[in-house]
Amino acid sequence: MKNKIISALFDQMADIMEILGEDRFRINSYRKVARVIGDIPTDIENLLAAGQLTKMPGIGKSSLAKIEEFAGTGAIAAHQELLARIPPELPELLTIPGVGPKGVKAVYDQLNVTSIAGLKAAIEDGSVAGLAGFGDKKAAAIARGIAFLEKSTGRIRIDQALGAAELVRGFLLDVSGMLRIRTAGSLRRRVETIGDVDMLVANQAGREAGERIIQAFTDAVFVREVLASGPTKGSAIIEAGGIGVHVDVRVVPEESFGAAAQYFTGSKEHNVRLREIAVKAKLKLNEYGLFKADKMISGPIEEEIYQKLGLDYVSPLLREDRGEVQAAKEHSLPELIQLGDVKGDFHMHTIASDGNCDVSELVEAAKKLGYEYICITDHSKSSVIANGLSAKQLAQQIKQIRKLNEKAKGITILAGSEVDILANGKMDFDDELLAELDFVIASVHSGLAGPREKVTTRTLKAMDSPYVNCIGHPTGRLIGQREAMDLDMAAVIKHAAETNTALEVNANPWRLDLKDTHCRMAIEAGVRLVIGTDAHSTDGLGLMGLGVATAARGWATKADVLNTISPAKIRRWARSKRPK
DNA sequence: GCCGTTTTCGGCCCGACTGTTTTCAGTCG
Repeated sequence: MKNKIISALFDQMADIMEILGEDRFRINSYRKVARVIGDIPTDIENLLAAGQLTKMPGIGKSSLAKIEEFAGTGAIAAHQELLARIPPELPELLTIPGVGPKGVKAVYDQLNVTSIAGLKAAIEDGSVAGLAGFGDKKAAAIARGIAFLEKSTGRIRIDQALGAAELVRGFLLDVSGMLRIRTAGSLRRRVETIGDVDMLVANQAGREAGERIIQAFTDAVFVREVLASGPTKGSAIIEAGGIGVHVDVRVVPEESFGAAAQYFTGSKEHNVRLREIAVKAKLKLNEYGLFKADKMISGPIEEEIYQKLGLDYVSPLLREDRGEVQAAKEHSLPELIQLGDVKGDFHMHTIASDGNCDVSELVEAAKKLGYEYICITDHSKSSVIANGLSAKQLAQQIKQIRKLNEKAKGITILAGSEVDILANGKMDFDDELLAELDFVIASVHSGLAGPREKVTTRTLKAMDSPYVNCIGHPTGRLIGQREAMDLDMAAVIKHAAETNTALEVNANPWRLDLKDTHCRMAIEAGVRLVIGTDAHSTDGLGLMGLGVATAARGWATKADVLNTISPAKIRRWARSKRPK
C-alpha cells in the first residue's frame, strides 16, 4: 500500500515549501492532497488504474501527474528537487511545538542550524535568543517544546482522553460562573487517537467569569505545566491516569455556545468547507456565531448553524470533510447507528479462558445494559497464552450455556467462540464442534507480521468455512503498540461480501479494528458489521459506545450492523451460510 | 495547486495567545 508513502511525500513537499516561504495557497493544496490520499482506505494504485483518482476533491492535473510518476518510478522529481534545497533533517524542526516555518528559516539562515540537536545547542549558547524577532522567552519556549517532544508519546488512546476529559469536567463543574461544559475537538468526533483534549465552557456574562474559570483550571492540582493562559483560553499539560495529557479549555458566552461547539469540534477541514459556504452566502462564521454583516443570526444552538447554512445537521462523527458537507447539502446523509440501537454484544471472554468473570456475571451486567442477548466467545486451544479452551472444554461450555439459557429471563445467551485462524487458514476446531455453536468469530492471533500475500490468503480462506460468521479484529493492530497486518483490505471485503461473512468492529480502545474508513469501505460493499467489545470483565461490556462510534464514523446505519437485530434473527443469519 | 449554480482568472477561513514589538508577526487549532 503506497498511500501512506505518497501522502507523506506531499506533506514533506508542503513542509519544505513552507520553510522556503512559497505561496501559502499552493502549500495548502499540497496538504490537502496529502490528507485526501492518507484517508483513502484502499490501494491508491488501484484507483489510479481505474481512473478514479481525478474524481477525488483536491487532486488536480499536477498532483495526478506526480502520483502517476511515483507509481511508475517510485519517486517524484519535484520532491527530490525540493529536498535538495534544504538539509535533510530541517523539516523535523517543524514538529517542535512553538516552532513554525518562519522560525526554522531564521535559525537555518542565520545560525546554520540544521537539526533538533543543533537547535538545542544554539539555545544553550544564547544565539537563538539573540536573533531578531526572538528573545529569552521565545528561546525558553522552544527549549520547552523540544523537551515536550522528547518525552511525548504523541497521540493518546481514546479511553485515556475520555478519562482526562472527565477529570477536567468534574473539576470545572464546581467553579462559579460556569454554566455549561462539553468536550469538543477530536474527542467529540471519537477519532481513534487524540492529540489534545478540547473542553468548551459557557460562562456567565462578563470577562471576569471567563478569567476566573481559566484561572481555576490552570491552578488545578492535576496541572503539570501551563502552556498558555488568557481571558478565554487556557492550555495545560495535566496528569491523568498516569500520563501527561494536553488539555485546552475555551470559555465563550452562553449565546455563542452552539457556534463554539461547532467551531471547536472541527475537524478543521470540515470547518473550512462550512466557512466557504458562509462566505458564498455573504455571511461570516466564527466561534461566536453566524453573522450577516454585524448582526448575529445564529449562535446558541449548534444545529441551527447548519440549518442557516442550508445544510442538514451533520453528526460530529462525520465531520472529517469526507463528503459529509455535500451530503448535508443534498439531504442524503445516512441515519447513523446509535448506541440505543444495539440489542447485544457479540464478543466477550469468561474466566474459562482469559476473562475474569463467569457467564452468569456477564449475563447480569448485560441485563443492566438492557441487552436482549450476549454471545460468549472464549479463545480456542491454540491461543495458549490466553488459556484457550480445548474442544472438550468448549463442548462443556456449550452445554452449560444451553442450561443457563433455559433459566435466563429476558435475555438470550448465544454460544460462540473466538476461534483461532491457524497459519494455513484452517480453523482451530473441527466442523462438527463449530456446527454446535450459534455464532463463530474467527481471529488471527499469531504471525501478524507475515507478508501481505500470506496474511491475506489466510483470512480469505477462513471466510470460506461455512461456520465462520465473522472475522474478529481483522487487522490485528494494537494502537500505539503493534502495527496492523499488511492485509489487502479490498480483497478481504470483497470476499466477505461473497461469502456472507461479517467483519468485526472491535470496540476495545486498543484496537478499534476495523477502523472507520475500513467500515465505510465494507458497508459500501454490502458487508455486515458486528460490533464486539472483546470484554474480559463486566466493565468491558461498557466499551460498546466506542465501537458504535467507530462504525458510525464509517457512515454505518442500523441496517449495516448485526447487533441491531434480534437473537432469533442472528441465529437465522448465521445458519444461512451453513450447509443445508 | 485547485476550483467554478456569479468565475477558466482570481480568489482561496478565522480568531486567540505570545512575545516581540511601538503596531504586529508567528504559531496554533
